[in-house]
Amino acid sequence: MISKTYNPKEIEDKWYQYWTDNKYFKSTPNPDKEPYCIVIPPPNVTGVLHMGHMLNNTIQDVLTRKARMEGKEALWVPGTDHASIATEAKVVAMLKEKGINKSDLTREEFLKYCWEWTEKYGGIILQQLRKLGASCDWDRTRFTMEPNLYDAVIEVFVDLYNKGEIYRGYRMVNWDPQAKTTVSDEEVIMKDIQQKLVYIRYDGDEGSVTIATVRPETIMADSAICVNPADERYQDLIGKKVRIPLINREVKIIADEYVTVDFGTGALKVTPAHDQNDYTLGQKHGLAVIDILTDDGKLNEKAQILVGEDRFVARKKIIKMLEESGNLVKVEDYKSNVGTSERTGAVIEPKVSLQWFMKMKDLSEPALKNVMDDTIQFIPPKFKNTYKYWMENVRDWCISRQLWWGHRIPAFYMPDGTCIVAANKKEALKIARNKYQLFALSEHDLTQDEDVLDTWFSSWLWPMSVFDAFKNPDNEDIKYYYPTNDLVTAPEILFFWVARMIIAGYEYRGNYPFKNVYLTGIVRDKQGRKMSKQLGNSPDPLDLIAQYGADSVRTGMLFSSPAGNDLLYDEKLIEQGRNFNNKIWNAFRLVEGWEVSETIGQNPASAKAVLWFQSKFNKVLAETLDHYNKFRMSDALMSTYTLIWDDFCSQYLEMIKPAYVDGKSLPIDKQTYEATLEIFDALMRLAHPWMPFITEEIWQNIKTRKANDSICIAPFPTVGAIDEEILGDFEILSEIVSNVRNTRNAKQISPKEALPLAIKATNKARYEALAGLIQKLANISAIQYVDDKAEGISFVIKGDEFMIDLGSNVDVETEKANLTKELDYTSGFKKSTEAKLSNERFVQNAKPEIIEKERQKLADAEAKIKALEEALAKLG
RNA sequence: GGGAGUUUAGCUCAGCUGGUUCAGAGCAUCUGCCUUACAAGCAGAGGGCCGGGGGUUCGAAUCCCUCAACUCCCA
Repeated sequence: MISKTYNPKEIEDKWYQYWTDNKYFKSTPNPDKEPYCIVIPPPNVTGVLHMGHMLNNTIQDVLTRKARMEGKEALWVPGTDHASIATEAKVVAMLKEKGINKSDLTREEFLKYCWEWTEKYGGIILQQLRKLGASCDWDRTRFTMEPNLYDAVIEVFVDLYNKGEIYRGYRMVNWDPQAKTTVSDEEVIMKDIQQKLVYIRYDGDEGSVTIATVRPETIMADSAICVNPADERYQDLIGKKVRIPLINREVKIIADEYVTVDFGTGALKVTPAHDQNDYTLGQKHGLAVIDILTDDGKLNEKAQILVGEDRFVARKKIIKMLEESGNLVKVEDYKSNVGTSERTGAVIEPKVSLQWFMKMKDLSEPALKNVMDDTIQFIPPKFKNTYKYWMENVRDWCISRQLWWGHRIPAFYMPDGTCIVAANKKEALKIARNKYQLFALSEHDLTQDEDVLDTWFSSWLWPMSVFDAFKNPDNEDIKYYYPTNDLVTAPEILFFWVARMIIAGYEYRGNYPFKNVYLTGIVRDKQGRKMSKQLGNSPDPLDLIAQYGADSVRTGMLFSSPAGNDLLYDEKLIEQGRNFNNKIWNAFRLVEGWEVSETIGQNPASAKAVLWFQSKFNKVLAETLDHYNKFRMSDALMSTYTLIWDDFCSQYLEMIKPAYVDGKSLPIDKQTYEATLEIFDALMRLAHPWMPFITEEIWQNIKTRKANDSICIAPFPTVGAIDEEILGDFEILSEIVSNVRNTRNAKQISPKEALPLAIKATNKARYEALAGLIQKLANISAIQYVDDKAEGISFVIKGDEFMIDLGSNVDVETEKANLTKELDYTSGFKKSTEAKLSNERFVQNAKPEIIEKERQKLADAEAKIKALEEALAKLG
């Protein structure tokens, strides 16, 4: 006999190996089948599996496995992302530990280290996904820096440049002084920070003005003071000059409606080099841009004072200096939002610099339209709102990064600085010669741009580039699998990634990259905190899998994961998953252990039970499919969970379980046994997408399978006939059984003690058909049909009365009280129904089926009241 | 400051276009059981003025208004 508790460790590796050996996850275009495709959101090459990945990838696997079983040509493409800034930061840190500075290395040397790092750690996360049971086609594993994908990025850059969609220009960007690179708007995290609002007086020959700023260290970069033209306080000063304290440079006082009259003093220092809004204001008024900061956030010689000091040190020091010079008016506490780098945490420095940009306005139009009209469906749809807002207010995308690890910008500069964009130096040289007639020019005269492209500039092509759609636009793969079906990802990267993939999809394939976008929530701990390494509140997924098994973790994660809503992780959920596995395991042990008799005939009760369960199965299956179609993953899982646990284990198996005589199970008839195995088979196929390992193990044990067969490729169940009558009968059966059990419980009678049941029914035949099952499930010694009264405790179902004779065990007063209570409730209910039906406006306005329903309720209530009154009368 | 979302049992959540035998599920709690597949189990039970207030309606958890709290996005 197999072990009493399910031990996932023993089987998981075995089956995964079996699946991959047999290439069940491999997919190639097959015109006879409908394609189903998901591309994985490529995890960082340096990353390790965390709980968010577990959730996300389990959902993708469930969808893929189900599609595969449904006979679709299912493909889940795996891969990793080079993660420019994150990886480079890690490699820099690793080198630093070895005592090597990045600045001491050539670009080529540094990249060699990056590739080494990638080879060493790049595969880890994909290996971890295998532990989870992920059914990816591993032969198709892609990496955003591999040659074909690299070339695709370069090709797209050149193409968009030639179309005029990419340009180079001075713009204010978010500068990360620690990583010494720009970061995109989306990579800036705003934080509320307690600051000091410093009031500084600027003196002039014709008056003085006081401004308020949180950045006093930038006064040396001021180009003007600005006031609102309507502000009466400053009318006289407009056009006059004042001197910047400490350095005594003169700046003009200008007027612009941009300035808020009631903020601070109503006078604003304008520092175009170090503030986005000031930059815009400066452009409007033709002000000088004076950059006083170095790339790593220190004051440079243009500041004249505090040169070489860090910006924050300088801030403190200058307040003291202003105090000494007498220009400090006052200092107030002030809370404001400060941008910080998502990668390094450093406070972002707005900085004017020469960068590459992509125009977003025109390109994003189809991407907006097709989401808003549900051509691409967001699940849940509430994310359409944020998407719309972002797309309508989209700004040009700064795509250059001052890093080495990534796709190097294919721009080449001639000695005079002229820029040529081409796929490579050779092409660039050709252009130089043709366009500029510089035939003497050689490759040596061209220098390539030092910067690389934003990581998202490669991942936005992912659904196409994994199929080599750029190198070979008409290949079979891209024609067959694109557009893909579902994308499963986190809302956090809706703009970073999803929106841009949609843009790229329309630009390069004229079609959406995926039909549905399922947005998962964030995995949080019980206190609602986001799981993170820093907090140490995230369990290691591999430990969990080792402890509970992959199927338990998968189901545990999905028990409570509404789309787009955060998931509050609790290990209890994983435990519940494990218990479910164990339940299935033991159900199989029970069935497997039965002795089968070829000779005994099928018990009518068992025959009925089989019919019932088949209907029940189909009904629940239909509901489950509906949940799947609506991407209600938790609900779909819960339907399967209760079908297996409650309906199959608690009900069905108890119904057909052979009797026990003398501590030994009697044999089961062959017919029921075979039917049960069929049911078990179907249940395993239904559950397989959720729990691939245990279902494979059991499925393989249900009967001898063909060589190289697997549940992975077995057909997913389809909805068959549903007999509502038998479902209704079994509802009543279960009510009777639980009433008897309740009575037992209340009277402290052992479930082992068989009791007699008397039924006073209008439709005797209905109960006769169920008699065997009633006796078995409720442990009834004998059923007697009566026309009138019978002794014992009674309960009423649908106007029929049931009586259990407990002999002297009955406390008449308690019984009376119970029956009276129920009678009161039913009478009250009847009254409200009558009131409704006698309300003319109700009868006039309500839909006919609603009224019919009310009539039925009334009739049921009346029958019940009658039966209850009779029961009470009997008690005297 | 602008926008979106959430608020239903102790917890996490379902409740579609209004119909009340719909206030539901899972978990947790409580009671009784080592019943011979499973104590990772079995059989039961309790628990909620559906955030507050107002309105529309014959009828509202479900629609409208308003207030409050929380969350997220953007500035």
